[in-house]
Amino acid sequence: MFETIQAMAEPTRLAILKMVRRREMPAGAIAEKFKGITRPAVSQHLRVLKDAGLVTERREGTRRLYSLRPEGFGPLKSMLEDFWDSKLERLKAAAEKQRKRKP
Amino acid sequence: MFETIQAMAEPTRLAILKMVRRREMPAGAIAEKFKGITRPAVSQHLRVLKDAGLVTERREGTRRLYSLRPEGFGPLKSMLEDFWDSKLERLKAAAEKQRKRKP
DNA sequence: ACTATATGTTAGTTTATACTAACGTAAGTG
DNA sequence: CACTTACGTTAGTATAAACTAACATATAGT
Repeated sequence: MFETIQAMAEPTRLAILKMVRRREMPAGAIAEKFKGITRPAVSQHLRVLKDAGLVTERREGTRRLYSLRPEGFGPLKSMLEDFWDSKLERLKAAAEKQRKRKP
Repeated sequence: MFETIQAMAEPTRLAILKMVRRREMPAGAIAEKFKGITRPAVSQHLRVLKDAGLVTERREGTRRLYSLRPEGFGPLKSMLEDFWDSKLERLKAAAEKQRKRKP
């Protein structure tokens, strides 16, 4: 799950994830969207994302089509929900304190 | 929101977030939990987390108590839900394809 | 078989990030 | 006021991550 966070923690990679969210895209088309960044660099980022299980690769002839792999975000998502829930827990704890003060 | 991800993308910092999830903890107690990592290093990590809005600092005498700030995870959380939803969107798209094939 | 297209891989370098050591600060204690 | 406790801050260094340039591979077309 930490691998997930690390994979997302890079501007280019996060941008790629948003790009392939709806439609699958060939590596070349992804690379073209970035200026000031070479194609090999993008290719390396794609590998990181793939290794982290955040995208899938499908080969079609000479091209490789990438698309988002939502399941890959599952563990991180539930950790975040856990963090989020502590908001409610605090409210409950605060209410408890109040109740004790004025019994 | 990218700041959020970056802040989480370091093992020590992620561990800190889990530590202060339920109860607030003084900086010293947090630092003690890590071996092979100096107190100043932990202090720096705490600052990164605070700047990212993921923890809050409360001073009590000479001590500084840190606790999780769940709201800080909001934007990332919704982005992740967005990613997650694309799972359903794909299922829908696939169903649509099926429907067309056998009208 | 040869050439073009689309892409990945590797070694080496640059750049960003984390760490350490030394110092600074602010509140409490005698 | 001197001393201690509990921290934070900074400058410099070490480490990890990303980038580039050159090379490799695999498919498709002629």
